[in-house]
Amino acid sequence: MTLRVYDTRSRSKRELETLDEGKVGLYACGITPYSPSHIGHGRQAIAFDIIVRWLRHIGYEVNYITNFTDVDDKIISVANDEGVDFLEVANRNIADYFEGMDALNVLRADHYPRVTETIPEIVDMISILIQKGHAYVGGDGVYFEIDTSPEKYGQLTGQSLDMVRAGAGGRVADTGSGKRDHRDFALWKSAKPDEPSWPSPWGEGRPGWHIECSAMSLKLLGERFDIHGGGTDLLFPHHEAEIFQSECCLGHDPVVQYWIHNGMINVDGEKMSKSLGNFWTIKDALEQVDPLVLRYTMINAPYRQPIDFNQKMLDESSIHHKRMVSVYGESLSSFGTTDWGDVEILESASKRFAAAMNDDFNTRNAVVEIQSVVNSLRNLLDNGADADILAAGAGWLSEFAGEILGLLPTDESIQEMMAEDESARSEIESIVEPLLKERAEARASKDWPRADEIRDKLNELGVVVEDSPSGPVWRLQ
RNA sequence: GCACGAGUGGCAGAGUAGCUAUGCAACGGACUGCAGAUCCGUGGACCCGGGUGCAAAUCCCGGCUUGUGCUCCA
Repeated sequence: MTLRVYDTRSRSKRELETLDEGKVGLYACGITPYSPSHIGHGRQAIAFDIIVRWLRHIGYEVNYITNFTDVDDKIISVANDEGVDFLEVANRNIADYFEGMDALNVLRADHYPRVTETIPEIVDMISILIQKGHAYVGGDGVYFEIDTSPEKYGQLTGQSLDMVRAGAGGRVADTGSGKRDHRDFALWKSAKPDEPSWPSPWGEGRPGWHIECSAMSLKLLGERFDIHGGGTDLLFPHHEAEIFQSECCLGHDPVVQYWIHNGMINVDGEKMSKSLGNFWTIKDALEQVDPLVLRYTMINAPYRQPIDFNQKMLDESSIHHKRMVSVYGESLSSFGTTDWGDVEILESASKRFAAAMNDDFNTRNAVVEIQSVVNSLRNLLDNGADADILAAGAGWLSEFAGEILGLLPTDESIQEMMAEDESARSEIESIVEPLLKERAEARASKDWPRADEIRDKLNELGVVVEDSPSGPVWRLQ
């Protein structure tokens, strides 16, 4: 079975053919750490985390890079407001990012390059661009000259030069005084007072926003690499700028074989963004919901679709996730020697799961398969299936819901949770049992008010009573 | 305005021509004193208008709606 991925540049799903057989070089644009991470960052990281996990699962060796833009206007502005060094701001927010990602069960990338650690490579790249005539030194920095390769314009967004010229309207005037054309973009910004800067052939300054990704991907993945990713909001101008820079610098195209873009998170139908002030930080979200439930919500839609974030969605995810975890936990205590491949429903579910993931990483469909296996196991658990099959089911979930989708807590923490439940249960048992007995007597004599009164009382203690054909069963809320 | 997407049942979301998505919700039944859980079952959709096909949610044209981009943004 072949893996097909949607490539933004060709606007089609294409079979993945890597430059080196069996290996994937993947670069995804990371964050600018000027404030705590929000759930949009979480979604992006989860999307690429799952892509990486799946690629590895089907046998690829993946080199996954995601960067930190650790020097930028906003970071400097926050630092100046606080009267601290810009790196203090960046480091603090990078730590926050890792904390959030760890909670969301995002595996670490292989490298996290930072702009401040890539200055020499950036300077080299700019020098080559100037030398090749694609860039020029303006009054306040170095700029890429769009007109030197107009054919590259609109590769990802389909916009033409004239359109952008027309659309930019009055906003052109206040950008980049040293530009020859408003569509040119900065490669190097000359130092201003109170700003960090580095020496360069064009004087003290710092890199423009776009050049870092070209330099970092070149440094870590080489002159051509397989996949470049990021949010759809980076399509223009950031990724188009990268195409200009990398391809003009290296003199060949394409540098990137596949462009992959994840959809945004919307809140109440509008894009979540800082300027609208409607964003949730990861911490905000985790105050309300379990991190793995948040992860579940994020992958319960294909990565390219926008997600409209709302409470109902979280509630539903929470129900589904809880059911999955408890079915897994209960199955875990079964011991058996049957491989899941020998159980028909598991075998066929795994095939459909793989087909879903191979179709542009369709996690939504993959989750459907998880749900159907969870339902089957629930059924078996309730009707006393043999341990062999349950154990095989637990193994299946561990592999597909756990290792690949990253949705399961560790076995240890599940067992811990179950043990806690058990001890809480035995603690309260001496109170519950006599009441249940009394209720049974009341029910036997058809004294329903009394029976309900006792049930209410148990509810107050956090005990849920359910009458089954074989008598009442109870559990803790 | 221009560019690129998207419009499928109450919700989320599959599905590039002929057959069923799936999950949740709803409804009916079984079981129940009631409730809950569970089991069995049911109904329900393809934005609008044209076109091409024996056949269209699926392809083509037009329209409408909506998202994103055109400015820092995952």
